[in-house]
Amino acid sequence: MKINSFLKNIFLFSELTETELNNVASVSALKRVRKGQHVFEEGDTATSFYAVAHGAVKVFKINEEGTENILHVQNDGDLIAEAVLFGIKRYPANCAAIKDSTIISIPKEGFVDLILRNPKLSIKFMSAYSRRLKGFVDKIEALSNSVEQRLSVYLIEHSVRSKGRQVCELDISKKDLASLLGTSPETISRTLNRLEKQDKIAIESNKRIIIRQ
Amino acid sequence: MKINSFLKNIFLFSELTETELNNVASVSALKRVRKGQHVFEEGDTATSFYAVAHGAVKVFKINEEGTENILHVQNDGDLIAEAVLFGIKRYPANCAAIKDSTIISIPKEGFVDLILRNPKLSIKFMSAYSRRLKGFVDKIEALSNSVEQRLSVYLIEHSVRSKGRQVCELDISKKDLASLLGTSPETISRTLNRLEKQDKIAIESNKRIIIRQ
DNA sequence: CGTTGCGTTGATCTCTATCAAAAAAGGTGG
DNA sequence: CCACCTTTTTTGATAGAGATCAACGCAACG
Repeated sequence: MKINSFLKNIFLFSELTETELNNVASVSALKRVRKGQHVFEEGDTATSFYAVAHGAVKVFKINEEGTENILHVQNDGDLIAEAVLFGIKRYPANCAAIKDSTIISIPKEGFVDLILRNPKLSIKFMSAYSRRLKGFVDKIEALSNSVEQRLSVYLIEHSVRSKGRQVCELDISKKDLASLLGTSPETISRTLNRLEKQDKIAIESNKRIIIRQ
Repeated sequence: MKINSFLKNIFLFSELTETELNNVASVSALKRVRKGQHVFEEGDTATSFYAVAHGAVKVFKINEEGTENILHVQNDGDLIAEAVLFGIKRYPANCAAIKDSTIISIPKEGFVDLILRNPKLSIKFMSAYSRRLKGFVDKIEALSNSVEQRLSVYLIEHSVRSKGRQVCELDISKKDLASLLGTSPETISRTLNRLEKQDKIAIESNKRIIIRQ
């Protein structure tokens, strides 16, 4: 079974026995989603939660004016909409792929029982929750800072040291980046230029930014 | 034991047997905090989590400029800092009473074991988490709306029908309300006046607002 | 190549923060 | 209950960050 190998890489399931893993795998489904394609939409009846096997998805809301607001981006191994297990009847937000991705859909049916039989699983769930919660707290706090600060933090947190330089490869579109940081594409563009003028960054290409010192 | 009666009113503990309740109670402590007094501060070593027995507390961050940013307000029966149970070593935010309150402090020591022995407890924890998470999602989304909209939502959500009128009793200071809604007291004041001019509300007194139709 | 969506640039506008100061409300002690 | 002090709230004036609108260049793609 192919799903099994994916499941093993997901932190949540690392405590399960082979048999349990098989049980989960037998009811789960691998799903390929192309960039831009939706996984679920706000208000849909929630029967499954998901895990990202490979790729990246955005979880977002759309307000009355039609503006998209990205809550978070989930990458390899991350869970999506696990709140489904705890009473939520409809998805509270939208989810769509921002790269071609492979995701695993796991029906909630029967999963609560699995948790009840595997208390350690619940601890894992909760630590995943804690992290998510922490992320949201940081995000709420960040929203009181300026766009320049939020963008700087994003660039630094998504950069890696390479050949003595601190490099940030932008793996999401600037439109999505704007939405994630709660601003507009225009402001992102202008702020990047400003940061470059201040010699804080160097824009090497559209998708690659060097962070100075 | 006085703590026992408080514990029973907390959703989280409603599934425990009398013995377990006693066990929790025996290591817990009732704590009275006066309005304004701190429960814990960001960065403090986290050894306990809390439940509000009676009163209200605010959980907040303070940014570099010293501005206070309220994440959420917790009332009777709500948990505080339960993330302590799942690996967090230091409190990630501050907590202070906004009314004279009684809170229960529960040492994390031994509590994880209790969860492992009571899987249902973990489900309760997780549903509490879900709610918190949902609250944060709403808050992040709301921050992209105008202050007028955020304030309107707050007023409506905190109002009750009474004698044929929809009444909102403000039980927190406008300063705190401003911080909770991510704005300034001045803007709250002005926005309330604007809403009244638009006949959307009637300001009956400093602490009581009538919502029109 | 035309089309379509993304990114940049320019110009403008408005919401909201901020500063300052007065007014109102709460507490406290006599 | 009053006088006094502190904190909160309101009001006014001002400035600035960032949204929005519009237009254009650009790359991807059928």
